[in-house]
Amino acid sequence: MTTTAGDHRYLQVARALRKEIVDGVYPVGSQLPTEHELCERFAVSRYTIREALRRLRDDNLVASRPRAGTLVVPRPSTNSYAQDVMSIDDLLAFAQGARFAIETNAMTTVDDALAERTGLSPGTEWLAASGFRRVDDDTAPVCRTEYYINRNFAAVGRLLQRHSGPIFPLIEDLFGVSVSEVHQEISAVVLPPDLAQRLQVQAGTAALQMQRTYTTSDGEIAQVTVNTHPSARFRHAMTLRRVRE
Amino acid sequence: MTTTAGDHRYLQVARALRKEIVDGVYPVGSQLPTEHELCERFAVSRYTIREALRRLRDDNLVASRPRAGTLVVPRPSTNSYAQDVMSIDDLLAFAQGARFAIETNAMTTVDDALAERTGLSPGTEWLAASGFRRVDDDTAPVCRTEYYINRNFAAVGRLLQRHSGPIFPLIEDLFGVSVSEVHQEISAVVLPPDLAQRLQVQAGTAALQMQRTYTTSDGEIAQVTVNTHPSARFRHAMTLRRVRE
DNA sequence: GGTAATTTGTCCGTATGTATA
DNA sequence: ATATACATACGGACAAATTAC
Repeated sequence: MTTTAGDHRYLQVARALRKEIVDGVYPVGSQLPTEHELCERFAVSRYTIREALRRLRDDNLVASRPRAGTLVVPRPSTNSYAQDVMSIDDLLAFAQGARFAIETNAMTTVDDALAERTGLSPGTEWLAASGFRRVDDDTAPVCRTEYYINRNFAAVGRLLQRHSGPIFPLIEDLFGVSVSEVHQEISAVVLPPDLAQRLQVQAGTAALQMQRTYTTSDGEIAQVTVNTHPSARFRHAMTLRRVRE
Repeated sequence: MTTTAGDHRYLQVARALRKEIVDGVYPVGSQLPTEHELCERFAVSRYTIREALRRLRDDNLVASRPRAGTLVVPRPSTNSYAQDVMSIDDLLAFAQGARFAIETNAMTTVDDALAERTGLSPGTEWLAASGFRRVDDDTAPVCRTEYYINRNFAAVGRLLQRHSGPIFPLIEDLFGVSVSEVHQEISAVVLPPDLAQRLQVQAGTAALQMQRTYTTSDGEIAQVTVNTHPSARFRHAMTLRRVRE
């Protein structure tokens, strides 16, 4: 008698919906029936429906928004046939060798100028640390680095001096959160005189400014980092490779 | 707003448990209290506890087994579990809207200066096309673009005028090759006076220079592109997301 | 070795919150 | 402003499996 019954109801529902989505019953962009309607159709509780939909969301088949319903999202295989193999660690590799000398390290309130630069909300408090990164103590700095760290994780501030690599693993280890997303923006700037002097380059030199925002799985911003590299000493390189599915 | 302390019980519970785990209240290998005990302790329903534990599981902090309870697992310590989901299309998205006006289009022999800039072998011949890209015919250009196309694929040169998007799909379609790898290097430059004038910005302005090399599955370089964007009009953004395996 | 207790996983019904069309 | 639909939250129940007796 258990022949028809596979596993667990919510898996059966998930399978059924998945099949209908790939069969085109619910084409990309269309709305799935509401959870209530699905409850009636499958004669199960809302818990079961939601558990099934959670599986479909985990597979990036659908996306749900309050009031907007649950809609079928385009399959990632159509036009975005490229995926890259760069890891977050590659992204940070450049920082490995250099030593970070802290100059400032204090709680700061985000003003409008900083908010504009970093995207942080004005008025919020962050641990701000800044300094210069160099490979040798005697050579010119590689870059100027600014950290803005979520106050909840400000305890890492004490470790910054001794630490040399990227610091978000520190936050992960100390607080048990995991960074699920890193957003990076790269822009070109002309160095102002004071900063040029500190970086030991001529005023008017171009610099690459790389800003990274680290977001935890809770959707909370853990850290924002701004690196300013004189153009002569830095070039950002990455390689995308197509992978078969 | 969005004060981290606030909303959603299951997030509060998750944070509390996370803290106790990293503080060593529940060391690695130990058992967490049962869900029922946690319900009593936090005075919440089992739904809330389970939702909190789900978060901890998603972060690989704990593992639950039926009947065995929930136990604290060692952190995956290795820093290699990060992969990104950016596609080549994302990389090229910016080029979609803009129109490309060709100024030069001719076979060229790579001299030492060009070899230095692009990595191409001196003495080899490439179809060189350059021009300016603008969204509107009347507005200032978005960037200056230089193409260097493998002579084997030089036939695409005739299509460049009419074509607006990225051109490597053109090469793929016409010649049946497939681009398997894209290498990108980003650097900052100060615009020389002549180029600044053509881009309608002040001399001495910073610009982002993005150079991409497209390699086919044969290991042959199909195309090299150099885009020069005045800093005010361009910012390179990308997002890395960790994907579960 | 069989049995009972325990604990997670699944499932139900219901109620309230919240964001959106 | 109102209705809608997902998100969160509560309480209760049984199943299956593992541990302890």
